[in-house]
Amino acid sequence: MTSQDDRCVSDPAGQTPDGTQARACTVREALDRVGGKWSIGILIAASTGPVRFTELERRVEGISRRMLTLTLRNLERDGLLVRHVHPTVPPRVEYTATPMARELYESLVTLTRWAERHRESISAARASYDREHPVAKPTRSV
Amino acid sequence: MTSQDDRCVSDPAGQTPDGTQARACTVREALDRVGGKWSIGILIAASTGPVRFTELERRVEGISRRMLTLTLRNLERDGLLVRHVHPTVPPRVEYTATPMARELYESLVTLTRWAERHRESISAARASYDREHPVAKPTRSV
DNA sequence: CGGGATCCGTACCGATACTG
DNA sequence: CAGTATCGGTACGGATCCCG
Repeated sequence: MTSQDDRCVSDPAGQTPDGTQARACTVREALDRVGGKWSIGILIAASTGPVRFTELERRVEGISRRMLTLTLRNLERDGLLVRHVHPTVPPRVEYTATPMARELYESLVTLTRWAERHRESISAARASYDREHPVAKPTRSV
Repeated sequence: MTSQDDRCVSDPAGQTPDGTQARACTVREALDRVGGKWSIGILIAASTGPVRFTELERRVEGISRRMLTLTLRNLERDGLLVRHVHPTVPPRVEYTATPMARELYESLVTLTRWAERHRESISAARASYDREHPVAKPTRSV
């Protein structure tokens, strides 16, 4: 199979059976597509213009080839990215964010800046929480 | 153990060993905290004011008790939510978004609206992609 | 260069049952 | 009411090897 093990966070219909919480479910959809571990980085990189596969690999840095390919394909599938293959001798593939994705890009930047601003506060909150809420290890030392 | 199986997307240090892609990594941090399946819904609900546990359960609807508790705890740990316990006979616990989380709230709404606007486009893109890219099943029919 | 396929660990998430 | 503990499924993500 091709991508049978990683079908990402695809839902069969993308609809709530009830419809009551349709809004929240939509948010989930959006974040499920974008909330992947690497989606944001790729989306941001591809929003500034056509980016090559290898370039993406360098820009995102921590990403593996596999995840890059997978995320790329999912993003393309959702119409957030366009894949352009140049029929040259060394294969040259470029990814470009669609207008739809560019709209999202603004929110992404906002999110990014928010994270940058509060990164320390979050770490601090975490540390203090962990200090006040020990794991209560039942593992008595011998 | 308490929450040993689900330590969520916590990183040991929250720092890049290199520092080169610190920005993208920060985005990941943010989305890892917020990108949970239910974080957004809870965050949104808690941003409008103090919300009780049960109320949250109803507002988010699809969430299980377990995930509600877990997400709540993680959010609280990161300093995005404040937990207030009223020492009454029937326990009354209220969660409130911190100012930091409220800043994020705006971005969340933007994301939500984006998702609502393009939900159909995404579904369409998906359908057409799947149509053009069959799974190429090697399962020959008998 | 730009992927695809496979192996495999782990994180996430849900269902259920029990508690103060 | 507001959790906590345990079981188990599955999606996610990484490493490695192979291919046009």
